[in-house]
Amino acid sequence: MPELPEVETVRVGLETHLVGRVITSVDVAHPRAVRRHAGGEPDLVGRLTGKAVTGVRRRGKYLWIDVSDATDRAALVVHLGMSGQMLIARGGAPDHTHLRVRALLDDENELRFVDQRTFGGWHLDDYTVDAYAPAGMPAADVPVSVAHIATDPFDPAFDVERVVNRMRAKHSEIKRVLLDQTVISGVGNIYADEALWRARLHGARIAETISRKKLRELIEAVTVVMAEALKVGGTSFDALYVNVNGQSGYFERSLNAYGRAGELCRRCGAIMRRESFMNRSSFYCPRCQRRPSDVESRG
DNA sequence: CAGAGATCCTGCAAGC
DNA sequence: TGCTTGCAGGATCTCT
Repeated sequence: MPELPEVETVRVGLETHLVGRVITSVDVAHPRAVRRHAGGEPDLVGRLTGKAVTGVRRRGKYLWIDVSDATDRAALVVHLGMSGQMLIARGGAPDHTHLRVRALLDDENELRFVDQRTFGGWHLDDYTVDAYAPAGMPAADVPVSVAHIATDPFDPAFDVERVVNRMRAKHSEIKRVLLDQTVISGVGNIYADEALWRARLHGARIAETISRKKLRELIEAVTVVMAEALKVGGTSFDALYVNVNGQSGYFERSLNAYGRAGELCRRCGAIMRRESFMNRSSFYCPRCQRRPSDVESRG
């Protein structure tokens, strides 16, 4: 599933292929892919057509393509959801099975949005002032629909102490807090489990009961885990096909927690467990990552 | 208002 | 063999 490292890999690829290009036409193959665009499909197509790409940016798992013409500028906001892919294909190449949106470019290539499970989509948005811009730095702009998303650990404006403060204010399980994109962005189920394992924290621990020091360790773990994934994700990048969906080394990545139920903890040798949580799976080591009740009983 | 849980969606895999 | 059921999960909506 695309989390920050996968989305960043896509962003870099899109930047290479799209900046300077003009979108000559847009075709929506599945209306659900543009459901978040307020003005509806015709508005999206009309406003996007003829615009040039000036940049590709990202915050957390949100990606946006800056587009403009002589009189109008906007952000084409892209969320990959669970299975979204942004592909650059030769014009006229056979359609992909789950093609949702196609944008023709002025270099005879096509930008394609392919998404099996249709949780992702495109919408065109205006900009607003970035509330996360640090004082003294020029106030960057962000798409209105991304303004509520917190910075991610790779953002120059990322502020560890601010995140620790927000976590400490939460009477909620720490894994839920890690997945809350308004606290820290970019983390999904897989890297949440990896970071919790690395920081030796059980996901059910209540955030406000965890020490500031431990929360800093957790944020550091998130950063390291995602940085390592990004390193791998960036290597097998095909020149023509911008592939998101994990194929770029995703499964070759060595995971220490996610998917390892029944296997031995690589740190202590205990048998890893799987639990259901928030309608999804959580993987952890019962010895390294003590359940809240165990922690409390020890004082 | 904050937190918890349901919901959307499709393809694959497991089980009867 | 063929059907049903469960599972995967990011973001948003609804309910408490």
